[in-house]
Amino acid sequence: MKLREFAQQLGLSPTTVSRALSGYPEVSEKTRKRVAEEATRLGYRPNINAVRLATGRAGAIGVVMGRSGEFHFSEFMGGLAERLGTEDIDILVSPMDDKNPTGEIQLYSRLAVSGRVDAVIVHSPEPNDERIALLHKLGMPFLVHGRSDIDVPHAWLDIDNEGAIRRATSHLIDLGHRRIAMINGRQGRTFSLHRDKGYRDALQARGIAFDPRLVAHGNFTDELGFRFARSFLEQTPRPTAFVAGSMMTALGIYRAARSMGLEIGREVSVIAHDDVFPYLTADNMVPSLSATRSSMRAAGARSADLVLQLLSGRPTEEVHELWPVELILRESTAPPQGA
Amino acid sequence: MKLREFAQQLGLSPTTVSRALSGYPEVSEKTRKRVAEEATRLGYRPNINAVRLATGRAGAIGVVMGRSGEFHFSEFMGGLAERLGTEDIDILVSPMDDKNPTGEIQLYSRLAVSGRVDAVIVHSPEPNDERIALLHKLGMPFLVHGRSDIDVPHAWLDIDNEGAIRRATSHLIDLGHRRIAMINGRQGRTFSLHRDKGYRDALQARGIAFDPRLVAHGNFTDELGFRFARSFLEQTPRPTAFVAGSMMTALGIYRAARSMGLEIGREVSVIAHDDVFPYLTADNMVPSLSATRSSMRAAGARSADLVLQLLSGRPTEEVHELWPVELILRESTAPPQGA
DNA sequence: TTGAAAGCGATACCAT
DNA sequence: ATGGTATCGCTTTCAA
Repeated sequence: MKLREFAQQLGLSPTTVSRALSGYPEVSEKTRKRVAEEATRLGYRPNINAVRLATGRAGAIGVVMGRSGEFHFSEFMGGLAERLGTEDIDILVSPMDDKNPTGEIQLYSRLAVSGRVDAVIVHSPEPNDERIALLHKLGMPFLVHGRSDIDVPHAWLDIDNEGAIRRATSHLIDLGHRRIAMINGRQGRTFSLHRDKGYRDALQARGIAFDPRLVAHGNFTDELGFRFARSFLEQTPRPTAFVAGSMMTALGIYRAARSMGLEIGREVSVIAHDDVFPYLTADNMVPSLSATRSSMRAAGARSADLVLQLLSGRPTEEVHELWPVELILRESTAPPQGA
Repeated sequence: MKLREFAQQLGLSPTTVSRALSGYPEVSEKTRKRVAEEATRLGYRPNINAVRLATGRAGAIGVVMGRSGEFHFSEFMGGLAERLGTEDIDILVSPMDDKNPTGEIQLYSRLAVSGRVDAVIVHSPEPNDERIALLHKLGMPFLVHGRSDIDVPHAWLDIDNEGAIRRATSHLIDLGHRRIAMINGRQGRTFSLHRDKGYRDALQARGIAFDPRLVAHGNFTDELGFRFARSFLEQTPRPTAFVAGSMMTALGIYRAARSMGLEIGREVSVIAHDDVFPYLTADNMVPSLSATRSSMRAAGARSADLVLQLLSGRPTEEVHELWPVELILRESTAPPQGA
């Protein structure tokens, strides 16, 4: 059913009906109520594409999904969707070919120019991120999940990666650890750099020399956690503690230690960063895993809020949010043996 | 830039330009080429919402995401996006409130009636699935990822869950296991029922009595894997083997066995279903995990194809695809002790 | 092979 | 508080 027919059935003009449904103030309460009721009864729904064309708003926000199967993606999306579900705003997922970074830039242009989204969320930014420059140039509102050093104003929501890892590392040092390995995220991402910094600062504050042979970078997979941990543990002297970038990395470290007959929480300490997943919890691991923790789902939900604010005119410069990260100590951390 | 302006710059009518860009046959090759080149040069892109309104097509397909943080969701989405990226079709993600099933039905109606998507993908169907009935009634094209017994024609793509679990169970029986526990997916989903059937049939074929105390249902989480495995392993006599519904479940079972001092691959055998994740691989577990395997990402990609076929008129009854599942034996399966 | 003009189904300005 | 109508930017029929 279209607006015209619906309006006719009510004996009203399309204009009034449209206004009633969109919550404009100049419609009488009585009319509004009747329109709303009849709309439900007769099943009238505005054609979304006509609305979009007429208003120039897409009623959707875009998220670009990397191919490298990040497992936190669905949690972030879940939060986003949860919050946006109450608004009448769609989430558009576009694929991005990690292997072809040029393609990504084209993708963002397409998203922006074609008018299918009102705003975009950018993930895993780099210090000098082309995407941010592009979106700014195109005048497309966007929120960065993470941060960038780029000299372009951008709204962002990030967790305090630096502080989290600094605290985690400091805690290990407090326990007496001196050889602390770090398995970080992909080289070049801002969050990896921040974590590197937190790690180095903690060491430096206690006069511990930074040893590049104890630091690795890569995707957050169980496999890399295992391989890096193995190779670190084969060094002499071996590290007595690990700082891990993700839950999956931690799984790999646990396996590596176990495969070498080392007991986690006694011979090897581990602190990982936990994005909080319903299907894999630090508390349930054996031994339970000490972790820096911040909910990815909450970040998704809050991102939705911030994008909405951006769209309703809140200035970019005001939209900066840095979340503190909890440090939760469990059984996987203890003083090094002999300490 | 709008079509009108662009056409003017070329000295052509909007009509011709539109036809040229949309690949209509009646445009001269020369004109088409020129239009295409200029479009790139001047950066002209049709306003997607005007196209949608004019054609009545949404240029998007909808996916409803459950809240319960399924970790395979992003893999499926990845496959979908990968395949749809080359078409000019968007993916719309809508949140669904698991706790409020009525809401889901409303959600599907909204999706269908508002015209924001041309088709929908339905996940984790039940034998008698309301959503399928609804979409059929509304005349909205849809693909079911999984199957349903409902008496309504529906296109589907599914893996052979029954066969996979039958083979897995049979293999364990062949090895000499008699007390085989099964940690299955959520009660009531078709795939869980199929897996139940595969399990029971395998037992029955070998004259082994079905013991309901060895079967559990629930979400695919590490935690449930652990808890169910613990409670099973505390029985006397305890099961000597497990069939697990997911990788996360398997992680939980590994932990449970380990926490009780039982060695996987010797005292306890495990076969899990593996949807193939980049961040957690059966081969890398210790001991490496025997698994029935089928790529979720491939299913996503193929789903995109099938939806496209549906949209280009292929009859629903023809779109049924049942994928065989590999059984890959690794170190987590062995004859029971003393056998 | 090309073009003119009538939709597509809403919104929002201008009247009343 | 309500209504008439131009408008959003493209597609598509019909005519040339």
